Amino acid sequence: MFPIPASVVRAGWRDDDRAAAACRPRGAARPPTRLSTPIWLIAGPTACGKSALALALARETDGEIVNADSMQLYADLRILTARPSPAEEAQAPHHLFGIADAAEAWSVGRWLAAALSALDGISQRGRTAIVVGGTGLYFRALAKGLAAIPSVPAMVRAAVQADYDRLGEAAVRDELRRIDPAAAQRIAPADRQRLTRAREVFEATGRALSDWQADTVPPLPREGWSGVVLTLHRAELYARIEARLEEMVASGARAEVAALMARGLDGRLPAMKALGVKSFAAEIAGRLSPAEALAEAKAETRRYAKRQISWFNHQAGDWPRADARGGAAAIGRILREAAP
RNA sequence: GCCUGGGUAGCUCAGUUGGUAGAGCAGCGGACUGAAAAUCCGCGUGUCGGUGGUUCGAAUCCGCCCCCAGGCA
Repeated sequence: MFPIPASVVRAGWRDDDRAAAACRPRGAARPPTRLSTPIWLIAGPTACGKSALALALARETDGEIVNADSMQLYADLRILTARPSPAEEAQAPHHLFGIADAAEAWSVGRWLAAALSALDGISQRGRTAIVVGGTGLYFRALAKGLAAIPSVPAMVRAAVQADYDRLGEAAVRDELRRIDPAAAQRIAPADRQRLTRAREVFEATGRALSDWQADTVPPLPREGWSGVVLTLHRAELYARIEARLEEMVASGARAEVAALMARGLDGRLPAMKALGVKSFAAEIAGRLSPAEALAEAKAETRRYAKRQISWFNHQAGDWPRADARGGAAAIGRILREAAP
């Protein structure tokens, strides 16, 4: 099923993202990095007011902000991804905002490596690090760790995808049952992304994804950080989401999407999956009316917020909660008290 | 005032020859280890406009009333 020469696999490993490799030597149970300054993690659903609070805290503590949002990483969609404006960025050092091109495909691993490196720099400067964002998986990687799996060569990924297209889910799942029964058991029906990921990891490394994951070590010691999850009543959150989408459109979100579409990038790239891209692109192409596109973007953002809430409820259930309207002082107090 | 259509889940609508209702969208809940703003799983009681009748049984047939749209006066 997989005649992939070992040389290809090894070549792929050499292509590993350098920063990731440097931060997490393959397979090694790397001892957690002890950083000497406070690290505050601020998570919460989209549009709840995280950025403003982070900025207020950064000013108050002379701290630096690190982005933990998978889409604000990319330079192309400043408006649509609600990235801090240049004026806001000027008020405190910002890291990992708009640093990637939409043509690049970043991942949790790549983000984690970059974030750890940013945290290291902030620590050396003796300042408070404020990590803000809505990407739950990124916070999980930072707080609980990410398995030290080498990146999978593009050829292996392509082969697995081709297999899935040719043989279908059932066959891929059967194969997975042999090589990684735990993963086959855990992955839901039709979850192509996880099914193919599990296959890719095995084909590239000869070791089951589940085994790799069992080895996960947190990159930071538990006493090295404190986190808070911002909350807001559902109705208010949704009202803010809708108002924000309208502001985005008023300040040029459509032109941003038009410019992105004009680049002719592969639609599977992460940046192309940013909320609103599909809807506004459909409007630009004349398939949706402006009102329909806006309504669709709002609905998708609401659903996303719901998914974020579910994630934080379970994955960060032990973090303290704070009302997003409570103000920076209150959040700061909670973060200081939450430090182990 | 008369005629014709319609009034069924938040919205748009299905509902075969009467057996107390079902799709899409919206909504809600959940999962989550390298695409995560991703990927995926689960959830449908609603005075079938009201009321009286026919019937063992009515969203479905009949009477009256109310509302909406269009047409005619």
